[in-house]
This record gives sequence, structure tokens and C-alpha cells, in this order.
Amino acid sequence: MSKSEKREEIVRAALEIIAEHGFHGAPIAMIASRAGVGAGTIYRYFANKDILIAALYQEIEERLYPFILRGYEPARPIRERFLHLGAALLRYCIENPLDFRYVEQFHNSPYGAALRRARLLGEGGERETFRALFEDGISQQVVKELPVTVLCALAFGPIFAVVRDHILDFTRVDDALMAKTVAACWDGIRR
Amino acid sequence: MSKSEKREEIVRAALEIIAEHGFHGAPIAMIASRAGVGAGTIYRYFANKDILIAALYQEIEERLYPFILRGYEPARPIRERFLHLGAALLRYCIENPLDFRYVEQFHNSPYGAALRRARLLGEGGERETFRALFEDGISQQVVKELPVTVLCALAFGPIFAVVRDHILDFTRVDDALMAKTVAACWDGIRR
DNA sequence: GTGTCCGGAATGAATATTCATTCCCTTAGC
DNA sequence: GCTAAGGGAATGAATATTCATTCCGGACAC
Repeated sequence: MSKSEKREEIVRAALEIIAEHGFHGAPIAMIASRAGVGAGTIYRYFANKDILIAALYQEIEERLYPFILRGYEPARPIRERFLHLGAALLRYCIENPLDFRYVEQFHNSPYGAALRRARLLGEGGERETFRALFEDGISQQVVKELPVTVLCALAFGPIFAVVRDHILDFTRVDDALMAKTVAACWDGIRR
Repeated sequence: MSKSEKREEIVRAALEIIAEHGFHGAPIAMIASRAGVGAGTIYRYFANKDILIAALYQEIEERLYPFILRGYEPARPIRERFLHLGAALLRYCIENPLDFRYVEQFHNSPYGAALRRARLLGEGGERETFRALFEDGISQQVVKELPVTVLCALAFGPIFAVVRDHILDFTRVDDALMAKTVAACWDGIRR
């Protein structure tokens, strides 16, 4: 196994185990054994567990953004743009349940709270795209005049909730249901 | 301090600390000291930490349901009923952020996953009220024809997301914004 | 005086992290 | 081409810490 393969194995094992069992249920020893390396080896690639956790989060972000923005055309009408982003986000989460679970775990941990707070002040990667979309929508009077944070809640809250149900096997989400869900989110934010 | 006061103090301390720091950041010793009792005393009231955690969850449920159902009239029109329940839920969470944070932590832990699964099969306390409302709405053709789980996602997803933002101080939620938020949720589920 | 309840130190299990040792690949010498 | 030395990477047993749970001496009620 080459050096970079090894790093990749470690990250993959950590993703799987943490997504499935949470941060508590993911001791280094378990991650190491799943990755097929020694426990000490992990510390050759990551200074400590926290840094591994943060690095993994960042890797997921870097997979998610390009996926969502593929084919996105900022010149199209608001509604169309929203449907594109919403559907892409929903699809990514459904197709990458481990990533989704991991990000959820992360946000619900001390790591996440700090990060979200930092994001709010500085610019967040994808956040800017959505913020621009909503502000465009408000000024064109096609979106409700609400704080952007509330519009985000109306748009993403249901999407993530649906993904959770899908992962827990409460709802079977197919293409048709994805489209209907995103359309309903649009109904929530449009004037 | 009387016996029942002591129990109450323990529960209150556990709620505060777990809501704020999560299950990991809430060792028994810390809960005990916040409650003003010895660590061993907690085990006189709760057989172990898991049982304390579960009991606390149940207490919160038992506060929440009556609050939401106060003044609820199942004979009124669908829309009105939804606005009542949604507003009550949102208000409860805003006014009792510790309860909200605790329940979120709980749902995102191994305890919660098992519980949600059990709920899905058997009857869940308040769940029945909402299920009945949505099914009524569908049969009266005022609510979108979607799985009840998806309707729940559309209705509650945004509410909880707004509460999260409020607690993190990202959004200041007053009465007016609460009403607008719930109304927007209605737009999401209505035909 | 006896029994009940408390407190908080003691215990032992679980876990992150360290580090002395081993392993293996590259390269230099012949 | 073959062997040996050197060095960086990997290892996993040992360590230190954290934490739930237990236990026992003492305080208090009656």
C-alpha cells in the first residue's frame, strides 16, 4: 500500500465508522484496524484525532460543492436556480449517506458549533451561492421577505429531514419524490 | 434538601450540562457537582447514566405534549390546526432552548436512533396528532399528496432549523417571525 | 442505638497518545 | 548482480488520562 493510499484508507475507515457509530463509538484502534494499519500509523498522517476529524469534514465539503454547482447557471430565473441547487443537494446526500451522516455528527458536536459560528462571520464556501440566490429572489420580489437564515431553514430543513428518514429507511426516496420535495421547499420560500 | 428536591436538582443539572456540552462533555462528576450532591448520590436515584438520560428525555416529552395540545381543537380547519401546532412547537423550543438542545443531542445518539425506530412501528405520543392532521389534510385535498414522513419533514425541518439558528444567535426570533415561519411551512405542505 | 441516606475517594475499564523497536525500500560498495 | 548499510515509515505494547460505577465510613433521623 503506497503512502497516499494509506492516508486514504485511514480517512475512509474513519468516515465509515464515525458516520455509523458517532464520534464516541469510533476509537482510534477501531479506525486503525478497519483501515488495515497500526494505531500509531494514524498519527503519522494526523497530529491527533481532532485534526483527523476536521480534515475529513473538509474533504467532504470539497466533494460536495463542485457536485452541487455542476451545471449551475446564475443567469437563469430564481426558481430554476433554486430547484437546481436543492435537487443537487438532496441527490448528493441520498447518494452519499456516509458523508451526510458524518456532516450531521460533526455539526452536532463541539467542533461543529465553533465552525458554524466562524462561517457566519467570514465567508463560507457554498453559503455565498445560496445567500446570493435568496437576496436576488427577495429583490426581484419572487421570494418571501424573510431573513436569509430563515430562508435557509425553509429550504434546507426539509431536505435534510427527508434524507435522515431515507437513511433510516422510513421513506424510500426516488427521483420523483426528490423532485416533489424540492418543489415543496420552493413553495415554502416563494412569495 | 428533601429527597424529591434532590432528584429534581440532579435532573436539572443533567439537562443543563448535557444540553450545553453533549453527552460526552457531561461526566457524572460534573452533573453531581452542579446539582450540589455527591457523585454516588446520583446512583441512589438512577440505576446508571443511561437510565438518567432516558428518564430526562421522557420528562421533556411530558412537558412538551400538553403545551402543544393546549387549546388545540381537532374540529377546526386543517390550516388553522396546523398553524396552532406549528406555532406551539416553535414557541416551546424557543422558550425552552435547553429542552430543545437536549432532545437534539438525544436524537443524534445511539439512544435516539433506537427510539425513533421503535416509535415508527408502535404509536408515538404526539406523532399521532400530526399524522391524523396530515392524513385529514390529504383526504380533504388541501395538503399535498406526499408520504406523511415527507410532510413532517416539510413542516418540522424548517422549524427546528430556525430554533437552532435562534439558539446560536444567528437569528433573533420574535413573535412576528415565528408566525411568518410557521405560515411559510404551511405554504410548503399545502396544495 | 439503630437504620437510612450521603458523599466522595477508590476502582477498574476504556481510550488517546507516545515511543522504542521492527520492517522494508533505496542506494552504495564491491 | 549481489550484499550490506542507512533511513524513513509502520507498528502495537506501554502509558496516562478520563470516566462510570462501587463502596464504605460517617451524619442524621427517629
